[in-house]
Amino acid sequence: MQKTSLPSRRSQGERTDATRAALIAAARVLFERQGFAATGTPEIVAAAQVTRGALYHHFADKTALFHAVCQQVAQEVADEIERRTRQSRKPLNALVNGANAYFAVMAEAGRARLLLLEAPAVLSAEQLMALSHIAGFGALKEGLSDALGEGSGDSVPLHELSVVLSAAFDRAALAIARGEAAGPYQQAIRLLLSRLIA
Amino acid sequence: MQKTSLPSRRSQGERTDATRAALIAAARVLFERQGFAATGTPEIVAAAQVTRGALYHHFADKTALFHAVCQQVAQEVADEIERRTRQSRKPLNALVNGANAYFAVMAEAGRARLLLLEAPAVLSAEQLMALSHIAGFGALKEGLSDALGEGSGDSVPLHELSVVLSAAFDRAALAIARGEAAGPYQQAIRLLLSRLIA
DNA sequence: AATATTTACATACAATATGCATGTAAATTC
DNA sequence: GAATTTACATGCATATTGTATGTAAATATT
Repeated sequence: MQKTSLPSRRSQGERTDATRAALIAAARVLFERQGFAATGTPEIVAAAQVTRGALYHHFADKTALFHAVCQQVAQEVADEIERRTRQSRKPLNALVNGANAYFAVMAEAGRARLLLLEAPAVLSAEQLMALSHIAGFGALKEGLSDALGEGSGDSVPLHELSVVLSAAFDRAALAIARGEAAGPYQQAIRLLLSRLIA
Repeated sequence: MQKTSLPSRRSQGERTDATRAALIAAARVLFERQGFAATGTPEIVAAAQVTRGALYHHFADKTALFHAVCQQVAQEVADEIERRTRQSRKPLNALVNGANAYFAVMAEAGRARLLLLEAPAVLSAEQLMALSHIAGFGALKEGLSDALGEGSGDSVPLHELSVVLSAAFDRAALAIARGEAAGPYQQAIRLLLSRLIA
């Protein structure tokens, strides 16, 4: 309710949010299309209609911006998977459906490239682990635990099995995102999971 | 047997081989240690005791040199695996032993980083496929085919299954190379393979 | 054998990109 | 209302990539 100055109306918080959002949105498109290395900060700020000064004010460096983009995309992926896979009674089905949802969601735009090709090379191992934890790794681990039954106890290295399986999912997602037929990969994953659980 | 000039003795072929080898050797160490992006061509040529002119005479660009390095490393990996896994009667054992050999071989120096983290981001999909074909993908596919029996026929998407499994191997190899305990991953892979084949 | 041509570089240069340092106006705080 | 912090804008110093140009040695040609 302040009637002070006309030229400026927005609070600092609003400005910050707007600029950061513009930068992340612009960078996302470019990173998805061209990759991290091939996208320069001048190009990003031009697309975001901001200056490089703003970029380096809000982000420590180019990789920090990249990280922010990855977090946003990973969150989207997680949300869409969650929405697509609410039901599913039997644990095997839950896993298979989750995998297929993952494939579908990752196939859009440059998500696969961003999260599965670029991010591992650009980000640290910790940052990557945090990302995959956002985007469904936790769910996979739980699903596996349910499916294998607590009976397996310690005889099964649950964590490592989850890691290794999520890598398998990732490669399938990447192949599908690149245009290969989804069917055979879905079959392969289903086979792998069903044999593992049976 | 020519007695012509003293200052120059080496043939062009010898010169070429020597410089290329020096460049690849120097670049390899640096790429393994620091990654592709963090290694500049000035640093490489300094280590190789050559000039940038020589580099750009023999390689189209920095990524071409990187590709050459990857091919060399992939070949080494393949050779070492082959040496470590000559016997092995039963198909399941062949697969498991192959996987363990792969883990051991990839754990050295920066091989995992180079081939599993950097290469996918830097090289094209085709180049990558060729690399993994060098470094054991073919063997995996054959091993799987043997183990599953020809009986499975077309009901099993052999190629896709191999792709997806090799991704699982890769992630395990990466984790082990990073210092995680090998045991649980070996267990996980063994479990996955044994259930799949049984 | 003398000459023409290609090869294997060395050097210099042009184009960019990154991150930081400095400056400023608006928003907050005191 | 003054002091201070915030959110930028601008310019700069440095480094890197790929290319263009020049040259001496090796090889091919006649």
